[in-house]
Amino acid sequence: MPQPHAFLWNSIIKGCLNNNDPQEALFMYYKMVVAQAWPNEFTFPTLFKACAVVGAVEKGEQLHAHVMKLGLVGDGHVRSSAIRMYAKCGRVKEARQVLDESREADVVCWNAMIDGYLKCGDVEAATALFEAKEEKNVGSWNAMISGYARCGKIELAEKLFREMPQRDEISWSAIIDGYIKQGCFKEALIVFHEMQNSGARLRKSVLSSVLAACANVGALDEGKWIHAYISRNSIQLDAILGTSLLDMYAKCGRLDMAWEVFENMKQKRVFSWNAMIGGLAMHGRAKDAIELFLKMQRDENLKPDGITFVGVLSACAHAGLVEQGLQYFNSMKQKYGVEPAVEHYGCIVNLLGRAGLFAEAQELIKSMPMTPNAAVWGALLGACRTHGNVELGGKLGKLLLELEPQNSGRYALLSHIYANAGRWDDVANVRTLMKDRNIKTASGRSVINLNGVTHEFVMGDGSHPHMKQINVMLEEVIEKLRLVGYVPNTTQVLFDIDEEEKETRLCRHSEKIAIAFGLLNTSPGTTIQIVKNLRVCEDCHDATKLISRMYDREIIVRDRVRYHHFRNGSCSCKDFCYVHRKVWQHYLKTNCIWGSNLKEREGSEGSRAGKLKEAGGEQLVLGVTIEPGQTFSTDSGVTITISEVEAASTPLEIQEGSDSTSLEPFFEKDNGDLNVTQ
DNA sequence: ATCTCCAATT
Repeated sequence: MPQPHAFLWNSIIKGCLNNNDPQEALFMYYKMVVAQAWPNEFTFPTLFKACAVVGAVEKGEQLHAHVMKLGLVGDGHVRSSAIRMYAKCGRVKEARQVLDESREADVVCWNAMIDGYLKCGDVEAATALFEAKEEKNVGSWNAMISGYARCGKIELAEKLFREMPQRDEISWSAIIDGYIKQGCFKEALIVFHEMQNSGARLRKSVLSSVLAACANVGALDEGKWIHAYISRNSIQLDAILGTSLLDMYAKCGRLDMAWEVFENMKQKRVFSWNAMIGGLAMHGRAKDAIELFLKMQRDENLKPDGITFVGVLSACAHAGLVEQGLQYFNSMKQKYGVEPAVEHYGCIVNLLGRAGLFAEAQELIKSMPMTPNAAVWGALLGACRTHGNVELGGKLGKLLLELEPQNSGRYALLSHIYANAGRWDDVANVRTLMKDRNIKTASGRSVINLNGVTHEFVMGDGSHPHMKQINVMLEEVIEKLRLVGYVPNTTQVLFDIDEEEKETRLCRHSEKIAIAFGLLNTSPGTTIQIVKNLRVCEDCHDATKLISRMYDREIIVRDRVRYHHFRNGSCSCKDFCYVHRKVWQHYLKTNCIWGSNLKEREGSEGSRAGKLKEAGGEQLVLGVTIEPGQTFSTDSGVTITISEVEAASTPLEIQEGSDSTSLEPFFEKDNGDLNVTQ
């Protein structure tokens, strides 16, 4: 058009923003000025919004100057959007100046300012403003509720939510999402039910929030209900809602459904691919994750971002693909122009650590351009536990207990390392430190959903109404397992108590109780699904493998980091988390002894690694010898060399087993339901 | 005919 009017410019600017291209929107304004069209009060709100999205304060300031020159400072829309722009860029002072610029300011401007204070963490200023202003609308309350929740003041948010004169959809959304952001998923779901009863319409935004809550607690039934609600009401699956949905399915163990949603999504954005890649990674399907990562570039011409690489690298870490992981890590910057951030380094440290490559991991940490955070050191500490590296573990533990004195998980990990090495004095020291600092250990909790009801079991807590029955069942299960040679693996018990007592404690682990409960209350052959807050201990992992075969059940356990699919005696994680064990299993398998069936009677002190050392060169029962220098390769590709064998001391007694555990990779032959390459 | 505050995903 020869002379487009302001209206048309405004429309095209808005169009750019709606298509997720704020930079282009701002560039359009430049063209508009060059074309000598006069911007009006409709032009600036959109532009300020664009600046707020990309954090372009300087451009925002220039626009602000134009607003003043054009005499548009008095317009409410212009001012509120300018306030938001400044506040979102962290410039509260300037935001406040805009508010005070003229005597009269409408409610929307005040709300923007309240929200601005809260976004910058200034709870006092926001509260003062909220209380000083007599004229309030729903938006004022909503801004306070979401802001309080964001700043961790969830009780205050709840109080306002209960007291406010009237609520709209945003009020419900704000409180529900507030709970979720604070990790209170149960409360979020309760309020969501209340919202449904109130007759409020369920919009996309609240549905995505609730799906996130479902994903976190593993509430598959609730998530399915929302999926059905979406279909029933013909709600369009946009990129955000679709991503929330597929993420929920992936995190609730239903990769098949996640994939179906993903494939049928009309609009996919980078974060949708990220969610699917991350889901595959979590389930240990590294090959599929990598295939999808290539597909997004090949078919959609999408550029992977930092989060995509978190997915790809963690997929490699879960599957032990050391070389590929390193290769993708190196290509990030070179090929994709994505600067590795601290979390990417964390992934690689995890990857190297699990493979036992301590020198390489430490070398990498040294080369980091940023200060390594607790997560990076934590990844290395985890590796020390897996490989029984007490020396480094002790040093790192000390560092981490200073860096994150409130993180109970670190104390637990360090105790494990010491306990495995039989250093009970050090275990006691860690315990004392926890006591002094008033740190509570997180108890193991497992959740199982039956017919829409959530049952939670906490370690050592017998408060479930059917506890007696469950205990009987659990004893029966353990007895059956013992008949095929199961022996409790007490190496991860953190107390220096006698073996029998250790075994009793293992039987109180929440996942065992939840599985027994599941066996009692579901029909034969159905899948049992459990969500656990911590990692699964080695003994529970072994026991569950056996249960899956003995009872012919598929058992899916989600732990704090990943999924375990147990079927017919093996697990989809290929025992990667338990390298020690793996060495033994592999070793024993090659020598015709069943791995889960070993029992050490002599030299009960020390870890399996320690025993491996002790046993070096000695004749074992059944006539097998471990030679120093001998290497073992695990199924997950880790090579372990018995080069550190120090002394030949106590011989180990190993009972012969009646059967053999299948060590076949779980998914490689069972890959039909998810054909990424097609 | 257009524009503002408060709510969503990896």
